[in-house]
Amino acid sequence: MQLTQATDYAFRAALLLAMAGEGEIVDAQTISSREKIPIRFLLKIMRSLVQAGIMKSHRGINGGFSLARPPREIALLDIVEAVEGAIRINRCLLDPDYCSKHWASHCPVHSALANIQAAIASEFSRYNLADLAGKA
Amino acid sequence: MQLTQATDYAFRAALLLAMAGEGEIVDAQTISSREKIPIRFLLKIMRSLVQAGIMKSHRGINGGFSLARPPREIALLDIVEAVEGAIRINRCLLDPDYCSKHWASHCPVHSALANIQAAIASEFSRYNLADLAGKA
DNA sequence: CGAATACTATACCAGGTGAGTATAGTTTTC
DNA sequence: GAAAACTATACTCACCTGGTATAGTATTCG
Repeated sequence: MQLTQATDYAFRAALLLAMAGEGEIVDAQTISSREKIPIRFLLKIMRSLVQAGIMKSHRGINGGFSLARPPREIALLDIVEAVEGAIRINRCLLDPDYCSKHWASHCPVHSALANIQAAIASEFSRYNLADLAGKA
Repeated sequence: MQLTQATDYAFRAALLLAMAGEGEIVDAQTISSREKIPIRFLLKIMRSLVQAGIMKSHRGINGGFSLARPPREIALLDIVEAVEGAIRINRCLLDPDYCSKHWASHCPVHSALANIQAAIASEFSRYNLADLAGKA
């Protein structure tokens, strides 16, 4: 029941970009030192965020990263999903191979978990970068 | 962001006991075969539940396990916490040693995560064994 | 052009955790 | 006192997490 370290780093990097201002470009070295994130690991994480369309990368001198959308339109859920993939509280929920009961007789535990999972995702979607940046 | 397999097994074992009726004793072998849980692993999981005061164990012939409280008073949250320990979405949240920023300047990401964590715990506490057993 | 800067891509590695097993012991009942 | 059933500790093995290394690509500036 934990987020990975990578996700935590991603939150902080995204927030830093949001604070810098929309469209503002900040290079990895700066993010790394300001947020105390190992730079190579940060670069790897940033690639997921770029591929997910949350951030844009700019190469070459004066390059770096910027948010691809206004901070208000980037929720924590988007970041979690970009880094970790879709939230699934229990592998059984979407992958019957992992269920030792193989979905026999519509297990009531699993329908409760499906509800909880949806509630959790919804909770993560309630927070966006603009709110966190204190520019509500 | 996942529960462990052990927790899933614990849910199902607890539900089986709830369905069997309050105070009813069911032995590990029966739970194991009915829920398709490896018996030695099940026994290990049951110990956490017993120690957490959720279940009672009975040794000797005709021994087994029973719920220690009425099903309605056992929430999924109790089971999660018994098996995995308290829910903490991010190790940083309670253990500053793991935070690369060491709580510098009251990070807004972490206060949001604290809220989300509380919401998740509350979500797990909304479901109890009586509801799941369909004896609402 | 070409050198410097900064991101991209793949691969690799060590340590920790998850899932499960093994062995030996204790309690209870018949 | 033997059998049933839980307890306790330790162990194993594969996968995942967190992070590093190496090599490559794009962009800008002089």
